[in-house]
Amino acid sequence: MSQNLSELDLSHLQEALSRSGQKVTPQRETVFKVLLAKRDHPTVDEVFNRAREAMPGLSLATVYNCLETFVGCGLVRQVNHERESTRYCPNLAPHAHFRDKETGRVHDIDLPPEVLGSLRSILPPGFDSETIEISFHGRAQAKDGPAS
Amino acid sequence: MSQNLSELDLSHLQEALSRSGQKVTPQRETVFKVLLAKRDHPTVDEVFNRAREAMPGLSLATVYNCLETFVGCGLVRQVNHERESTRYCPNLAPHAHFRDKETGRVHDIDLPPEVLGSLRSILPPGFDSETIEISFHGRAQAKDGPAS
DNA sequence: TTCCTGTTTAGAATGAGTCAAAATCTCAGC
DNA sequence: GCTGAGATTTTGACTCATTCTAAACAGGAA
Ligand SMILES: [Mn+2]
Ligand SMILES: [Mn+2]
Ligand SMILES: [Zn+2]
Ligand SMILES: [Zn+2]
Repeated sequence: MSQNLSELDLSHLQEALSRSGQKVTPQRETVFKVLLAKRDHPTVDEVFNRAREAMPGLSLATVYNCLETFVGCGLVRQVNHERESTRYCPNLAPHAHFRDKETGRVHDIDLPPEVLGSLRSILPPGFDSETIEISFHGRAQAKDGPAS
Repeated sequence: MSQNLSELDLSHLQEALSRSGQKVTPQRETVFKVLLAKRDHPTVDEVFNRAREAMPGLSLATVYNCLETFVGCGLVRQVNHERESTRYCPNLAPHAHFRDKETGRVHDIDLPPEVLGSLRSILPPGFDSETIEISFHGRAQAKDGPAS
């Protein structure tokens, strides 16, 4: 859990930030690393607590700032379910979310292009959609991943 | 806008409430009427302000209570977009929501059964979904409905 | 009437998220 | 190596939708 960011991930971060005129900072690296390390859609507080292990002086406001920056430059997506705390997801592939009503856990569900297409097709003329969010709510069989 | 609830709508309210052991009250009637009168997905505050015209003494807490009751007995759905205030929708047919990024308005998008089916089909075995929420975000051509 | 229960009400409390201002960092130019 | 400008971080105060609490209120049964 205390591995460094891989060269690849670091340059991904680097590139996305500089594309919008922003810099890589130790705080941003730490927060980004936390998101990649455990892709369980953590809340801000969860990110904060994990990141503080590697960087004890880190402030909550900075976590908010970093995450907002990442969302702004397309590195990360926000995930909301009803009015619960916002969660963060570094999976950039088109996918839906499934929230387990028992555990509260959020799972990624791959979204094939043809399903995406059939969804877009229900929009009447005149509606021009930039983003689509799909979220399922129900029960998921445990199948837990302790590793990672 | 100050019409009474139709016999049909009233009995709908009546029946849904009594099904879960609750009563029709003047406040509930008023709030329900507001939801049916203008199906523009109002926030709690909007419902509150509209309902107060017919019933000046009504309190905000009661509007929260009524709406929660309606959601609980399946008369109304909550609609959330990101972390904005919750909106309320009395359309019980399966439908998605489109939020106009310019006006903030929320439009209902009919959801044909085959699209719903294709969505369900992306769930891996073990995932048992009870509800699906779909929301689009983008621009919609004005086409405003002043009537109603 | 009196009692019981569900409902409504006002106001306090909660808590995720935001904001403002001071402190700190980075780095280009000297 | 300094210095200043601009970006970033930090702290703590603030916002505001929603929830909670406890006190009125209503209406039917006994
Ligand atoms: Mn699960
Ligand atoms: Mn519109
Ligand atoms: Zn995800
Ligand atoms: Zn709707």
